[in-house]
Amino acid sequence: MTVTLADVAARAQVSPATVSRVLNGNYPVAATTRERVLRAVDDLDYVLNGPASALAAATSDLVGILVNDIADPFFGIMASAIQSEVSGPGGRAGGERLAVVCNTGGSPERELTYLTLLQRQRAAAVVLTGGAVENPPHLAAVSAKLRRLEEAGTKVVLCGRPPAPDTSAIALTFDNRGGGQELTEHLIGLGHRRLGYIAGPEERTTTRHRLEGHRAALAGHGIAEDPRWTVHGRYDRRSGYEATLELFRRDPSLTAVVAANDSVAIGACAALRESGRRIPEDVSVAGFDDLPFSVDAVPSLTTVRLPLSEAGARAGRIAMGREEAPPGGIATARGELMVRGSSGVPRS
Amino acid sequence: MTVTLADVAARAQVSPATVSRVLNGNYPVAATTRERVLRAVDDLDYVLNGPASALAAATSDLVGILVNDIADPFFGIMASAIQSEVSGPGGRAGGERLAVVCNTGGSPERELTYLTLLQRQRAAAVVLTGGAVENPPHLAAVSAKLRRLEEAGTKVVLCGRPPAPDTSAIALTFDNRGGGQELTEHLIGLGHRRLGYIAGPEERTTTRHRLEGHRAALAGHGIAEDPRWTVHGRYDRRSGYEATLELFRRDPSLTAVVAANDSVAIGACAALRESGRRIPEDVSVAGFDDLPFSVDAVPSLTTVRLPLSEAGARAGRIAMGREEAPPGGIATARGELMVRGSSGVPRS
DNA sequence: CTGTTAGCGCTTTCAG
DNA sequence: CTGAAAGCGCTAACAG
Repeated sequence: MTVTLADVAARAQVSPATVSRVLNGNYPVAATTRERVLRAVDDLDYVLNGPASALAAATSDLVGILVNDIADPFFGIMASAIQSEVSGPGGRAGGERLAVVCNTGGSPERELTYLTLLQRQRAAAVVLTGGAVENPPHLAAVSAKLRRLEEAGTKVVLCGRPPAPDTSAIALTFDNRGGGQELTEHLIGLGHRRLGYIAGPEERTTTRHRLEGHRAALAGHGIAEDPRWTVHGRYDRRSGYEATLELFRRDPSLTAVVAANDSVAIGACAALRESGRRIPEDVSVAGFDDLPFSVDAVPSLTTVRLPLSEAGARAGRIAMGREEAPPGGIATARGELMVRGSSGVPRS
Repeated sequence: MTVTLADVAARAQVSPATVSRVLNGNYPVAATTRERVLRAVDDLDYVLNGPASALAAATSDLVGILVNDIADPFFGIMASAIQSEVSGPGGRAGGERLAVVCNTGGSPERELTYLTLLQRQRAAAVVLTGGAVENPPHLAAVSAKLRRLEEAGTKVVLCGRPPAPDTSAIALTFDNRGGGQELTEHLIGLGHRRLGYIAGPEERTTTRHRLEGHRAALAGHGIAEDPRWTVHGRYDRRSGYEATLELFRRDPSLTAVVAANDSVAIGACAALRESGRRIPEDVSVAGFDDLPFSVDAVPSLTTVRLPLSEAGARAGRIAMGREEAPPGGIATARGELMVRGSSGVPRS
């Protein structure tokens, strides 16, 4: 029914082994033979059987990319960059790798499930993106899984995610702590002393680091923190909207709101506007990530730009062995403070 | 080295076949035996070899989702919905399917490449999302490829994409034409007579249908079209920004701008603001899709809401055979006009 | 309900 | 440079 390597061999009048060799291009084959085989492949419209090939060779051309939320451009941008490096410079389907993105939805169980599925497929590489869940048992489970993947020859790269203990996974992280600190310092420099903070989900490394940066800035300027000023939520606009309402219910005198990321900040802006507060005259707002829509918000959003594309591209290259790992297996990229219209001097 | 099914069988004191049966759960096995096997699996930390399994069974548990732009929430939202249906109701890793999203970047070649890669993997199903490129040779190539996939037992579903000729692929489409028409009629009803249109890339079905709807509305109200009023671009904000500048350079008297989608509309808003035009007092703006950020724009965006999540979920279920295909293999979902702050009565 | 027996389609030594 | 042969690890009849 379906055409196999043997069919191609028969038509090209060579042995199956030879066909395999020209297809994989990893072995010397006479030019005329190669050509004959290639023509047979075309004539028969032959497509390699991936599973059979993977079974025999004990590796596959699958590369998995795990993201927490595929509907969030933060991950989309990284995934896109990773994928384009992995898939190589275009070219014929022969040399391609199947870069696939898996959406964990931020769930530890699904993360583990996907890792198992990829392990099952004998994936060539796996790239995990974004913040990790900090729950100790889960962390241990992930590390164990990664170790097993590595033992099986799968290359593991972490992108925008802290290193995994006891593995040799390469980690490309973002300096969320430093970025958070710089952002809050900017606000403090403007004169703000009463700052609300909308944090991401608890037990997320990204959440913790950004919050730590914020607190470091506060502490560095002798500003005592009021526990009412911090609220946890999800990384979406809805969460920002609700958290902002809550923040001002608790303390109407806040002059600034720092959000866990840009989506949250956008939600915060909506809530402020609806409650009749002007931005930045009454309240300043700051986000994080500098996603594409942030510059178009009105007023445009003060935020911290993260090199999402660059990090993704690098992670992709490392995963493919086309770039050397950074010294120590870990590299940290700094964010860049983008001061825009949403932050200003507080009303006096 | 790596533990195989035979190892598990030995430890559980059963035959390999029995182990396979409990793992696949598609065959009666005595409860006590099953338990013994499961324990052995745990003890040995056994992970099924996907390729071997796929080879023997002649199918895999891979499900491919093709998107034009993974960094665009339009696709992210659909992909997320598809993926959650495909991955089933959580549960143990045993029954899972590996739903993976492949980013074509809108390139016909990459689309074909991914299809081949998926064919190679003997994917269980493939879902293609979003508008198709209308170039005839490419269309034919895609159809041929889809036919081949179907012959090999891969279920093909189209989501937000017109039917593929000569295939039995199920198509869940959006009524882009109707939505576009309704949107422009809304503007006309408000009193607009000079409307600029920022279309998506040429040769894209989505682009063509939305534009046709726009033109139908114009024609239906006896408004003659000026060729200067239409500009083509990409589906991103940058494109909307530039196109808007171009539109007003050509005809400064326009009172409304209709954009190919929300991202484009946001870019249009930015351009209008920077050129000193107020929205909607001076110029009304309308988008398409109703992505999450659209309601937060200032003013909030008048647009057409598409049931992205619902369509994705349905496509996922159909792909998994958990829902019957619509009669005739094709179903069309209507968009819903969302009238918001960015559209108003034109200045007189 | 369970074991035996053949392959699935490809890669890879090992000889020519 | 090319062919022959031996599996890779699992599933699926087919008998018990």
